[in-house]
Amino acid sequence: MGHPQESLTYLLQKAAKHSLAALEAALADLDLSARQFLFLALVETHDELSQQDLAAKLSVDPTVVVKLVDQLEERGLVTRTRAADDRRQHRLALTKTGRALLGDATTRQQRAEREFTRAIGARRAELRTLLAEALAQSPAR
Amino acid sequence: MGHPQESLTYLLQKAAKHSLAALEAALADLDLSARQFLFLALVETHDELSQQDLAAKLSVDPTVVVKLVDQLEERGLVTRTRAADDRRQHRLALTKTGRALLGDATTRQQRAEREFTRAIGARRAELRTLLAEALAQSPAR
DNA sequence: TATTGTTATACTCTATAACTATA
DNA sequence: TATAGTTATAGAGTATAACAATA
Repeated sequence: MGHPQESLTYLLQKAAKHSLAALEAALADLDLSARQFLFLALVETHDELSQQDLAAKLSVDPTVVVKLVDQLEERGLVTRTRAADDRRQHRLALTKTGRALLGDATTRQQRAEREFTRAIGARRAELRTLLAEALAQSPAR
Repeated sequence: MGHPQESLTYLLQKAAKHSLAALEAALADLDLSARQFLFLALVETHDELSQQDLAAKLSVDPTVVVKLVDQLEERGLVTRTRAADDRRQHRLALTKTGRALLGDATTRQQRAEREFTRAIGARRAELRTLLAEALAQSPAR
């Protein structure tokens, strides 16, 4: 280590920023922000979670999720339904349009990530693994 | 891949956020933000760069650097000097106090990063390498 | 009483444009 | 004319607190 500017925080910040910018660019044609895309993807595989659960999973404030869902619902990509077992909670689900758009977006995302990790080639899988493992120990994963 | 929520962008965003929070906490006693720390570290090893060069290196707006330097100069941690060869530019340098604080902060940072990467142990070096290599291909590193 | 989602508001961070001094 | 740094302002993103519905 030695040189603090090679710190993990520094590298992670920069990598996250550039990776986000690349994803934004890749999704621009679909009029979908990176955050909206990642949220759609989360909803697809976790339609059993409440909005607060999703907020915790994303490490963002619950009020952020409210606005995200507002946007996506207005575009007809997701639906809100009261949960049967606890009518305070909402259950989110993708519409047919939402699923189609997510599929299209996913293709673009994968292309953007391969490009972003071009320099490390196949070791991108190792990068994913290391990040996931490090995060798994953190609270509220 | 398959599951978009395992995308690199998603993992990098979360890892960056948590790593930043951990660093902020580790530096709180010193009344130093993570960004101030990373900037001090950058100045120490790059006192030949202009503020705009530093801004590019950090991938932030030049006006952000102005405010950062304002804060650090007011605390007596860095100095601004007009460059001899081009008097429009500033050259930044750490004061004795700045170097001492940076040393203290670096110790805390290293401890925080070891803790953050506890789950991956010695493979944290590999993580650093992968991030650095992926970033090296990006523009304006 | 506590919790989910919502709203309104305040706060922070960042970007934009205009200015100065140097080139 | 163009560039480095600065300033003031606007904009985006986020957090905080108060509220209604439900538990």
